[in-house]
Amino acid sequence: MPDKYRSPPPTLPPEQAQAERFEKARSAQATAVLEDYAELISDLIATEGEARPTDIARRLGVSHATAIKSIARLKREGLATSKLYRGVFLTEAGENLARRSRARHRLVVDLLVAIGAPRAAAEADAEGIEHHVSDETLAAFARYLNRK
Amino acid sequence: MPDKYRSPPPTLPPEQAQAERFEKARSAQATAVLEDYAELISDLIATEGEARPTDIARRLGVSHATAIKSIARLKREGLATSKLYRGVFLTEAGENLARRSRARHRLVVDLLVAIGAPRAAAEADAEGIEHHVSDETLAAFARYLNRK
DNA sequence: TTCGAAATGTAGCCGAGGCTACAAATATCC
DNA sequence: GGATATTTGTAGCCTCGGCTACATTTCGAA
Ligand SMILES: [Mn+2]
Ligand SMILES: [Mn+2]
Ligand SMILES: [Mn+2]
Ligand SMILES: [Mn+2]
Repeated sequence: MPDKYRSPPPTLPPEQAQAERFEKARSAQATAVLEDYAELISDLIATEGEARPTDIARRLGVSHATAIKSIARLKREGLATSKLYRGVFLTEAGENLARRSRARHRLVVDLLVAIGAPRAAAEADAEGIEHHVSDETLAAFARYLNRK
Repeated sequence: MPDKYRSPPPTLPPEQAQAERFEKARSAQATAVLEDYAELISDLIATEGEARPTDIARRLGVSHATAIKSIARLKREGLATSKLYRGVFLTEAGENLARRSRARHRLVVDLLVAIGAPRAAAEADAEGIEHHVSDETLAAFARYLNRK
């Protein structure tokens, strides 16, 4: 089969490739809140025995009304449940998200520190960066930290 | 002056420190769109001679109506100007933002690649990560790349 | 020069995630 | 047990950044 009949290489026009990168960043942003809540709820249950909306709100630095609305979204998406005045619980899917998010969060902090960022900056920046690190990049982080 | 009369160390309660990290991430997110637009408009003017709303929209993967609305925000915040049917231009402040954003974007991609992330993943992830890298962390990135 | 295509702008809708203010339920303390 | 404080929930508002649909302006080609 001569070259002229082969399908073209899957190299997207650079314009479209750029649009896809922006798309991906937007979609990562859309799940950032869910990841932060799942991670935090899991932490609160582990350390305090329960995750109450008021504590979640204080830790996040938002009003309790905002926290309750976001918790409603977690429930809507099947990540959490809650009984009236009984705190918030994670479903199996929520636990999984929390676990993955916590692991990624830690790896990001560790990598930033290993590169030479001040601890405080690393911890602050990781809170936003974590939501945009793909599995491939995360794997590279892990390899790098092991090598060191 | 005995220790007991010194003001306490500026070590915030960990709860409040966490809230501040989340707050910082939220505020970084609020400027992400401005940074992406500024960088893109600057690139378009450099490579195409002009930055038209339609081209901006296609590059970002959004509708032209969305692009126009975001451009309105850039104008509102003193970062851009535009004449009807004459494309978009950056103010001095806009140029500065574009320059800083582009430099940060490149450094982030370079660092991810240096760590061992696949090029495509590095470029995709950088589009989101860049908005959360503080000056201190950025400086650490630069030092690391120079050392190598 | 005219007319159709392309670009630009406007209007109106949506959901997410902020907020304040108020209402109701529960917990706590005397 | 009853008053008070805390927690939780609801209602209603805002901005941002998505979208579609439609109107208008400019451009380009016949
Ligand atoms: Mn996190
Ligand atoms: Mn986070
Ligand atoms: Mn960028
Ligand atoms: Mn970006």
